Amino acid sequence: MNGARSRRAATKRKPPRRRRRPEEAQGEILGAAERYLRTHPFRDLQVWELMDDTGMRRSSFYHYFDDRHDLVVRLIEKFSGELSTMNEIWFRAGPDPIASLRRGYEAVVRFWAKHGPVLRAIADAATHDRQVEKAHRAFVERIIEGTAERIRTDIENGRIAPLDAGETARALILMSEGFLNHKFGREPRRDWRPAADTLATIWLRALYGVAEPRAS
Amino acid sequence: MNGARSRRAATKRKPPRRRRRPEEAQGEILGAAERYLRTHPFRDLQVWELMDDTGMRRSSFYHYFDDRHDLVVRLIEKFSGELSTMNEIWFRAGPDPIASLRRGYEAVVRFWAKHGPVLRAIADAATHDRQVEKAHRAFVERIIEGTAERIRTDIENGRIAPLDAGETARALILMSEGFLNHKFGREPRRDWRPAADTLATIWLRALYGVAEPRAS
DNA sequence: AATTTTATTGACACGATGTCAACAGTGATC
DNA sequence: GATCACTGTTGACATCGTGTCAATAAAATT
Repeated sequence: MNGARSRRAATKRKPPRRRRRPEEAQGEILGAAERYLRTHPFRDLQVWELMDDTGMRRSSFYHYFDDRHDLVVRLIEKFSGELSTMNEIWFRAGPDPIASLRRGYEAVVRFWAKHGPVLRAIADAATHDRQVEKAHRAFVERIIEGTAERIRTDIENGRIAPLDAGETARALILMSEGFLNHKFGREPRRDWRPAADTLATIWLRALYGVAEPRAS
Repeated sequence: MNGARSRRAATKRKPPRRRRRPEEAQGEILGAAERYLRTHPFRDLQVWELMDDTGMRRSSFYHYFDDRHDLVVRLIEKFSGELSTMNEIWFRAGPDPIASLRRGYEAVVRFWAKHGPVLRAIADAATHDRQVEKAHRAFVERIIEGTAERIRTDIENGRIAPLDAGETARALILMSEGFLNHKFGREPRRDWRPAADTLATIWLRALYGVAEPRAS
């Protein structure tokens, strides 16, 4: 009845395997998560299965993370940096925005071809938990805003026929995320060129009116 | 110990309120689900809360549905019909595909403005369960295929500059779904015109090269 | 009226989660 | 090098939501 009293006095206990440094253990868990998510959808991720892969027991997980959603938030932090960099290739394009859009996009698509399942897991996890949704949205929102800024600039330049930059950027970014998650979200490493080509074509036609059907 | 023996002999029991006809009860549950999902995300949907709204007890739910995912599959069946119809406005466009694309799109966006939260819940639920994912994908796939067919036709007509019809259709459809879920997925009934305009503009420019920035 | 059917229910077993107090490596201090 | 403080690690536990089931009773059927 009394929930505050001592739970247990003495029990049999298996000896702990080894004692890690905090960053090391946390890294191992994150690595196991990434490994797991490359071959399984997020919905199947369970704490015990994750920890089995680290040699630690399930309860140790909660020493490093609040719950499995918290873990995904850390993954977002890890990946968002790299992706933002690629988008800035296009954001900061100088004389030839069309060429830099193509170049930036190839980098993004290659990144997805490599880490697709994890990126998809992040998007999926966003529908499972409020905190993840918030982190994921913040990340996407940043990219949308950068894109919108670029579009505004090119509208002023006369390179893009007038349209609602913010909304258009949102639609295009959501398209890319959804499409890439579909293409590379289950198995990593398919041929990335067709996907890059399809997306680049739509972006270019929608924004710059370029109607070159094929890249190379 | 013996799991197969009779669970219980005699217990106190509250009298059942009333005995519904099967379709009626099922409809009530579906209605309660729809009502719930208009104001709460799918992840918060719990069986007891749903059934509280129907006057029946929680366990009755399982007389009509396998689980809460099965319920979403039924919702998909209900909504997919209506949406397919709207898309056929464009699929079967005759002389002026551009005008019918606009017209079809307005209908779709209005539909989303009305039922957005439920449609978003369906998309969210797809990441929670294999069966829902399958049903949702089948539904999306049908629309993609119709769109691709239309694009192929117009490429042959010379109205659309050559591109990969299937992949382009997929990207555009995923864009629309993601964008509409973002715009109308939490609260229903915002002004639908800007969204329709943004999407139509991208579709038209990407496919037909039309660069008219505003509709009306 | 008697009987069959089946909608409805409370209790239960199960599985996953997050917490907690006890334990035991590890490095620091004397 | 013994003692100590710190904290990484663990098994047990309470909790919560789920899906199942036998019992019940309201209709439907005979």
